[in-house]
Amino acid sequence: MPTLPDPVRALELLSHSPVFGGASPADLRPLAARGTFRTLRRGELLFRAGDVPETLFMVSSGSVRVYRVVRGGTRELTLHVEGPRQLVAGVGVFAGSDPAPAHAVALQTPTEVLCLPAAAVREHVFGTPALAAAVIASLARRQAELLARLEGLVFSELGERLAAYLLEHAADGPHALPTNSDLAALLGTVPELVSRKLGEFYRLGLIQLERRQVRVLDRPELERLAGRGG
Amino acid sequence: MPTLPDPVRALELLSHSPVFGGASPADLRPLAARGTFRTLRRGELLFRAGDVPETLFMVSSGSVRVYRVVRGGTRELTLHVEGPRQLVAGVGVFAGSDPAPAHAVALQTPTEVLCLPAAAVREHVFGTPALAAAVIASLARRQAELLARLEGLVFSELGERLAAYLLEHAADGPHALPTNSDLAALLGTVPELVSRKLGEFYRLGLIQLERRQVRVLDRPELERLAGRGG
DNA sequence: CGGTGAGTTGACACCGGTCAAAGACCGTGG
DNA sequence: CCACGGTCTTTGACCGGTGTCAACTCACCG
Repeated sequence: MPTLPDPVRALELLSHSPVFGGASPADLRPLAARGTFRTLRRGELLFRAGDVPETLFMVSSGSVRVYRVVRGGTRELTLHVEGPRQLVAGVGVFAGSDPAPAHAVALQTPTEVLCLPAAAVREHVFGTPALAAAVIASLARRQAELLARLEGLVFSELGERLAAYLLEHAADGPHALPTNSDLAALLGTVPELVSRKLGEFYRLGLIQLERRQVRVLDRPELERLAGRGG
Repeated sequence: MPTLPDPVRALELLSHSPVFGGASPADLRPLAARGTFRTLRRGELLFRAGDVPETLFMVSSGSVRVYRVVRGGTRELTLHVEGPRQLVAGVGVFAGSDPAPAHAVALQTPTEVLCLPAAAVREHVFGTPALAAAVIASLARRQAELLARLEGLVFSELGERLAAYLLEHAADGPHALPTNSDLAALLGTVPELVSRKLGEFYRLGLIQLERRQVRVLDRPELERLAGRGG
């Protein structure tokens, strides 16, 4: 149970978030007043693809994975994983009444999210220039990320994508790998291939692997593989 | 040469566009006053990837292809083709000062675009709730399209993508195919494979091909191929 | 009539996906 | 403490789609 009332915590969260941080507390207060917190356990769904998005979420603690299910349910593609102070469902809420294009699920127990009613958010964001600017910039940036993602998935090979992942997440210090299934969903492939590639990198002496803890050994070579490969 | 002064034509164009059409003329007039028109010939570049986006474009006549060059310049991926009343460079302008992620080139002679200074657009859009709402909705929708595109490129086979293209562009009446290179850039593959697949569809009696004019013969079968293909 | 560019076609290599089997790991409950 | 079951991981064999290279045809044009 929170020690402070929701609106106070909501304001605190919003005003320290990258999207809304630039706005003044006065602008954020009415929005925070409409917010409620919700706690999820690992695996609990926040929303499903096809739902009409009626809530904007901001992660308070834990993390949320946003993903699509494709190929008749046989494959998943993780779009992004959001940590504290990040928005979830931003697109859906602002795209109008289109159904949400993705599922969202909590990755940790507990994961706490701030829920903001979509209608209130829209009304308030559109009417406040600073908020409108922040939201637009955030959407635009997200779109650029998505584009880079698309390019990687379509035009680079699995080895390049895995090398890029390792550099991003295990560059300094050891890193606990997610399951091969989760990695596969992130990299757009299947668990078997993740296993093979990891083994290959290990045999080449590029990484150290010990009980799902990975450490980069040969960073220049990994960068060569990730970067100008092909 | 236009018979009307630019601001008048600009207002006319803006107020009939899907993005800004919902706004009142009073809201649009200051924006239109800052607009200038520019005429391009086929193949002329509107901007390049890496440029800092200082202008928002709206196509007035003709069409503009937005694309990325990948794999060290050996491959192109067409992101979208925009016709009259559609925005180009929307993301770049609103994403902040990040460099543009794509190239844009005119597809026809002549192609006329309305050029709006980015700073003026931002200031005006953020300060006008109706415009902010429209822009956000437009960005969000574009992002959803991009997502669908990503999914198709990653998880469906060339045959499915080509069938989908044919259904979209040649469903009613004949359609002049672009060159195989252009089609390849659109479908995320190479000209040779486009040629093969088109030949295959022709031999199967799904389409009629005559001097680059294509006509759909067996629509149900194409829909089957494009849709729930395994 | 030669030249250029686009389109077509064949041979081939390789990556990635699938299926199946076996091994490693981790919890629970006896 | 050990046995058990489930999940995850690893590995092998195999197949099909896609990309590449090269040769050839065709249309168009000077």
